Amino acid sequence: MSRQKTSATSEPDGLLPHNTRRSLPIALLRAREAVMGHFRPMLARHELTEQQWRVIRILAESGQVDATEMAEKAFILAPSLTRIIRSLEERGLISKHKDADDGRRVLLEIAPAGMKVIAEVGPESRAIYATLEAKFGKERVEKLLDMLDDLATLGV
Amino acid sequence: MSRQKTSATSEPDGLLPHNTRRSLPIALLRAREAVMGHFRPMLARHELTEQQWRVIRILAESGQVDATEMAEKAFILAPSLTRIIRSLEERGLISKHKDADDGRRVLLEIAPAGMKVIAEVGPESRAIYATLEAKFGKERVEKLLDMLDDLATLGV
DNA sequence: TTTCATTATTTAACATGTTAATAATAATCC
DNA sequence: GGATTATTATTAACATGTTAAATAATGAAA
Repeated sequence: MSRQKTSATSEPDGLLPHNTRRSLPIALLRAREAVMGHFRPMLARHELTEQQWRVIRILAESGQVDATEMAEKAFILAPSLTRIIRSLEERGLISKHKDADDGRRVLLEIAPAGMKVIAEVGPESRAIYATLEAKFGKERVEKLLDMLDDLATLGV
Repeated sequence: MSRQKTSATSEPDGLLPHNTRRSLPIALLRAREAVMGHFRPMLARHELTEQQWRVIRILAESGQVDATEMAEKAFILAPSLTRIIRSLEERGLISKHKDADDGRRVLLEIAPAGMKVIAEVGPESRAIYATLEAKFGKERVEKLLDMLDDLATLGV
């Protein structure tokens, strides 16, 4: 009956996890990798990681932002963010200072060198995204974004 | 005009990257995180990372598999896989030996202790997935998987 | 105002992601 | 058959992911 299994096994199906190729976690991972594969080489030419670019970009979008807010927007865990901030500050792309009203908070701001990066990388990034969107279809991208958002907020 | 911007900026929109909240890379990341958030605590109770579980699972699905094939199926880069294999072998969950026909290749096989893990974790994993699928809708999961696969194979 | 709980960030420790380089074996070419 | 090239896996070096614990500052309660 032309079963589509990838390979034979000696175990009955009932004892096995469902097929790995049709599982959401791996499918999401693959899709994300495919998308980032288009951006990464360009970012690498500018000596930026994906996460560093997200941080700079959000500072350009939102102005001054504290670390907690940044962690939420960029979807980066606090310990990673600490390291990324240190690195970006050492490179002079962002500036960091304590909040005067709340000594626990760290406020982040983009530096002139960071704005220069935005000016250089931004157009390239948008061009890549536009190409991707055109290939996949703008409405399908919208539909996909909606579904992904639903999935992400299932429990909320 | 009720602009929906998250916060004010002094820069004109044209110079900014498009809004971070509606970008595929972050949306895929968020969705994946939300999904894995359901599995990770359970896997942690069995002292397994997500990646280790994928490797064991694929060996249970596919029997003997070489490292290259495993890297493709589990979507894990070779250097990570090397470390994961070492760890799983030290824990006795898998066995590893050189291919007699091709001395470069490493063949992987699940060990009895690994089968025990499959028997313990498999049902829990399937239960979590089933709940997720029920919440999100089986057809929508299928549609999402199709779209993700399309996205992942855009350039192919 | 001293104490206690809470919140924001950092550090620690380990696992994985990422790219480049290396070592070992196979395959190809002359 | 010997040099060259390609393939497979590992190692190296650095960045990020992940959880837990430590620090530091704030806010609330006693």
